[in-house]
Amino acid sequence: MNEFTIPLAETAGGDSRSEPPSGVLAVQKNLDANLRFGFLIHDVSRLRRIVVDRALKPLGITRSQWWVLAFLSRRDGMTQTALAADLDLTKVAIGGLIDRMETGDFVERRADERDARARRVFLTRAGQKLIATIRENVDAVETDILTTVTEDELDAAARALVKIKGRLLEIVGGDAEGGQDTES
Amino acid sequence: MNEFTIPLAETAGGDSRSEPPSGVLAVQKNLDANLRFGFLIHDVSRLRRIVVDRALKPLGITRSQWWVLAFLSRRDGMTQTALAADLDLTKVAIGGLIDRMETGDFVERRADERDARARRVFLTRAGQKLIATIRENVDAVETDILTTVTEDELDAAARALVKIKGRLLEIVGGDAEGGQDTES
DNA sequence: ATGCTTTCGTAAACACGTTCACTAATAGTT
DNA sequence: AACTATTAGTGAACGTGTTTACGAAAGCAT
Repeated sequence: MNEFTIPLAETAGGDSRSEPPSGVLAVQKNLDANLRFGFLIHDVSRLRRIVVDRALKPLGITRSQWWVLAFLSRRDGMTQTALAADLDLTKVAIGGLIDRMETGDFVERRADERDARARRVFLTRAGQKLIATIRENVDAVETDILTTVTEDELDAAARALVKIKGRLLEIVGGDAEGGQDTES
Repeated sequence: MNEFTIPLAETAGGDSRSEPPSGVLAVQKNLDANLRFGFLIHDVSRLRRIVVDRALKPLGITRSQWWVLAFLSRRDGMTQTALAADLDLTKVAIGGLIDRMETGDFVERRADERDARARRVFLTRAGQKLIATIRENVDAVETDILTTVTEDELDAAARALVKIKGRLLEIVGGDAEGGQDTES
C-alpha cells in the first residue's frame, strides 16, 4: 500500500540553470499540486473500495452486486435499462451482473406485462434478507472511515469536491442524459 | 451521468412517529452525511477516470498502460514484481498488462543478467516518445479539472483527504508492506 | 552438497467493465 | 397497413483486475 505513489519524472528538460522565464515556476508549482491532488483522490477512492470490498466479501456478495441490491431496495422491479441508467453502466454490464446475481439467487428476472422486450428485476427473499445485513456492515465501515476528520473539515472537503465534480460534469459534457423512468 | 446517485431506502423501519430515542437522530444524520461523502468521492474519482480516459484514447493507450509508462519513465528496466509493488497490482495483473504493452510495442521485456527468474521491462523508442505527449495531455486535463476551486479550498480538501487516507491505511492495516527495490 | 523455503513469473478460471453488432419488439409516420 | 426508427436486451471480443495453483530459479540453512 505504497504511500508515495507519485511517478513524477522530470516534466521535460528542466535543467534549472539560466534565469527562470517569468511565471513559469508558479504554473509548474500549481501543476504539481494538481497532480498530487489527483493522486490523493485516486488513492482515497481506491482504499475505500478495498475496505468496503473486504467488509462485503464474507457476506458472499461483490460491491457491484451490492450496488444493484441497494437500488432495488428503493425500487423493486426496475428494468435492466433503468438500472443501467441509474448505476451509470452499460446495458451489457447490467446484463452480466444480473446473470450472476440470478445464479446466486439474490434476484430474479420476470417479463414485463406490457412490453415484451423488457425484463424486470426483482429481489428474491434471500436478496431482501441480505440487504439489511449488508447495510449495517457498510454503514459501520463508512462511518469508521471518517472518524479522524471533524464535521467542519468534512464540510470543507465536500464543498471543494462538489465544485470539482461540477467542473468534471461540464467537461464530460453534453452527452449526459438523466435516466428516465419506465413506469407510470 | 446521474447527479443524484444516492440509493437511500429507509435505513430500517423509520416511521418517524413516537419520540426519537435520545441521540439516535444525530447519529443517523451523521451517517447520512458520511454516506453522501462516500458517494461524492466515488463520483469524483469515477468522473476523473472518464475524463482522463477520454484524453488518452486518441493517443492509443489506456490509463493502466500510461501508469506503467509513467513509472518506467522514472526508472526504466524495473522488474515486473517491482512494478506490481509500486502500482499496487498483483504480479498477474502486471503480467497481462506488459503482454499487451509489448504487443503494442510500447515496452519490451529482457531477461535479468543475474536472476534467471526475473524479467525486466524497458521502454521502447516508441514508448519513450509517447510519454512526453501523454504527459502534456494529462497535465492539461488535471489542471483543467481544478480550475473552479481556489488554492485555499484545495488545501482544505487535501488536508481532510490526507486524514481520511491515513485512517483508511490503518483500517487496511498490518498486511501492507512497502515495495522493496530489487536493484542495487 | 543437499534440502527447505522464498521469490519471479505464468496459467486458468473468474468478476467486471467496455464497444460493436445483432435480434426482437414497440412506437411513429405516412 | 406498411415502413422506418427507436428501444430492450444479448453475444462476441477485448482490457483489466482478482485468487488459486504451479514450475523454475535463488537463497539459506545444516
